[in-house]
Amino acid sequence: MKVSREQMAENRRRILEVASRLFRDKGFDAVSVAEVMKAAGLTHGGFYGHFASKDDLIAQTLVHALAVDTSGGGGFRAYVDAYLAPRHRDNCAGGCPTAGLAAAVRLQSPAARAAMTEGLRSQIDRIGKALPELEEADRRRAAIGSWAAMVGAVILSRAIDDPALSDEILEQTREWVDAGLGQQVAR
Amino acid sequence: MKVSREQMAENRRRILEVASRLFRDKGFDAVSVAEVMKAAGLTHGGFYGHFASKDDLIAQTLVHALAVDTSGGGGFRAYVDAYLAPRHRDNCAGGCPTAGLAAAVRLQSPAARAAMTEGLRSQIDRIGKALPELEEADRRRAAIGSWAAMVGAVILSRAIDDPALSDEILEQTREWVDAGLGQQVAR
DNA sequence: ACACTTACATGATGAGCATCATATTTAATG
DNA sequence: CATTAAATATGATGCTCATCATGTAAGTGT
Repeated sequence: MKVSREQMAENRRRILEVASRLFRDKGFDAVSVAEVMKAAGLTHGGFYGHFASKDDLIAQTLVHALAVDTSGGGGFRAYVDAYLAPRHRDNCAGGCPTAGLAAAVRLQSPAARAAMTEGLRSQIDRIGKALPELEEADRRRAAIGSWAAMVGAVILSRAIDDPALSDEILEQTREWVDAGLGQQVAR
Repeated sequence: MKVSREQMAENRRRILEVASRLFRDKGFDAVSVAEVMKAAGLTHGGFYGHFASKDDLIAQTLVHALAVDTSGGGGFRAYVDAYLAPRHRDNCAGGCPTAGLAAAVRLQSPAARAAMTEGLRSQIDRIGKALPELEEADRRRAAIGSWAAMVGAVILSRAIDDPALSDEILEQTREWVDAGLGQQVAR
């Protein structure tokens, strides 16, 4: 049952989209190729017409997921507020792919790590550009330091089972990042 | 082939020790029960005499690994320096279990998450106590914020394949954390 | 010493999964 | 409209692994 060129491209896009959500939700290992295809409305057999292997799917999914700029347009502080919020912590499937997948990428193929590298580079640049009020050197340090804190805080808040401590980690990290930026930037 | 009481306790300790290293190195999923037992100098059959399941092993390993205070005695800044160093980044098997395993704990059993919760609570308390020069409220915020940044930076630095960017993430986060503490604490 | 318990070894078992082989159907092409 | 090539479906295949069943020999208490 052949489908049109555009239908196939659309199918591929849907596979990547669905894989991205499933991987963020359940991790690379716990998601089978068949599950991805089923969620995309297809059967497992056609998978190898789109991708060379599951590793290939993982790498392509990272390229796809990390290409999106999630920061919205509200300025960096608004982004930090939304990022370090219970709503984001509780939304793994729809949340930041870096927070959801970075730790697992260490164990993946070279292509996956390369995709993560480029994604991280862009993100640091984006954050730097969102802090125009800082000096060049301070800007890069603030971008990297606050991004590390944000990703770390979401990972930690998701790893534990005490909602109060989990909330506190998000909130205190939010204030800590704010203070770090506020050293040189007035609110 | 029965062994002595102490030999059995010693075997159990070695299993946990070896499992801790293997899990940090390769992740929970990529390490089989048989591999852990072999690395401990035993065969896979005896495993269920020590643990109820692989999930149980994972939970017990977390309790074991997170009970150790790795901070040494050199003060918090020395700890930060050693933590955010290429040497630590490159030593997953022997490195911080939080940086190595926290993200994966999200997908594990309730017992594993409970172990992570207690481990994180203790670590935050330890860091807070290592910052006696701060006010009570600042101390907790600094402990949580800097710990999130440290864990996040090591995770990110390990996920990417560009050594220069990886080093830079560690170094800039080190300076960012330092500056955040330095706001109120003289060096 | 002796019986008995038990920690570990050896050897299944069955499930899940990535990948492949082949069939089917229909878009693309002229 | 007929032919071809491609996209997907159906149905293996073989491997890895967690877990269990059973055997064996060395501690342990009397």
